[in-house]
Amino acid sequence: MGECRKGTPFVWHIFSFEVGNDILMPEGPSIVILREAIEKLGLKGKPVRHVEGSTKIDKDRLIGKKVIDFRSWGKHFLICFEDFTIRIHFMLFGSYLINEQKKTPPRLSLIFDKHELNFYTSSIKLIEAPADEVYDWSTDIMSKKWRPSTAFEKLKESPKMLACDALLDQDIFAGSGNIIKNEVLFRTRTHPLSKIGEIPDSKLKELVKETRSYAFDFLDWKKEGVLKKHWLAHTKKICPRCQIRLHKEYLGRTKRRSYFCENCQRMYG
DNA sequence: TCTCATGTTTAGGT
DNA sequence: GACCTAAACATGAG
Repeated sequence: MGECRKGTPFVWHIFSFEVGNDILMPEGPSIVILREAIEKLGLKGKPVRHVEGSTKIDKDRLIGKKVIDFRSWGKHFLICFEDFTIRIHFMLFGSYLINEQKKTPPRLSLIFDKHELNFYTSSIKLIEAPADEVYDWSTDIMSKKWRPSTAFEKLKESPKMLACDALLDQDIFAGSGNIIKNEVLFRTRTHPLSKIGEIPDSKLKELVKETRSYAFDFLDWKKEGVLKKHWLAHTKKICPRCQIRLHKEYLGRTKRRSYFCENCQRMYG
C-alpha cells in the first residue's frame, strides 16, 4: 500500500451519474474533460516530485521539472515540459484517477507537492520536443485552432476513401472515434460506405461542420452524464427517424461497428 | 462464465 | 507499394 498522500480526492465518475458511464470513452471530448479537470488543480509551473509506474520511459527525466502546460490533441493528452512532452494515449482500456489510486499498479504516476495524477493501461510516450513543434492543432476537432478548411482539403485528397474510414482518420479528424463516426454519419444522412470522392462539396462541408458540432455536444452530454441517452444511431436497433430496423455491420478499413439506416442515409457512389 | 468494445501499432502475408 | 489480416495491448460491462 502506498503512503497517505496529500490532496483532495477526485474520482472521475463522481460527477457521472449515467449508469455504466464511469468509463472513459476515450474520444476527443473525453480528453478535454480530463484536461479541464487537471487544469483546476493549478499545477502549471509546479515541479514533479516523484514518478512511478510501469512505463518504459525514463522516469528520472521528469523529477524536479516544472509542468509548463496540460494540453490535448485529438485523443492524445499532453503534459508539456520545456524541452519535451509526455504523450498519453488511453487506447481502448485506459483510465485515470486524480488524487486517488486503483488497486492495480499505474502505468504512470506523477506526484506533485499537493496532487498526484495516475494513468492506467495507457500508452505513454516521451516526445523529445515541445508540443507546438510536433502537433498541428488545426486538425484537432476540439481545438480553438480547428480549421474546417484543412479537413475539407484532406478529404478532397482522398476520393477513394469511405466515409466511415474518413470519420476515424486521425490525420483528418483528430479526436473523432467510433461513436462520433456513427452519430455524424446518421445526423448528416450519409451512408457509411459512401465514397468521399462521390460526395458533393456541400455535403462534405456539412460532414466536417457536424463532426465539430457533435463533438461539442458529446462534451456537454458527457459532462452531464447523459451522453448515451442522446445517441441516435450508435448501439441503437431502431431508426429514430423512420422507425425501421437499423443495420449493424462491421465496415471499413478497420472493420469497426457501424450502425446506420439504409432508408435515411444516402449512399454516394 | 463468456462475449464484446470507445483504439492503435506492428508484423506478416498476398 | 497497396492492401489485407491477425496479434498484441489488457479492462470491465452486461
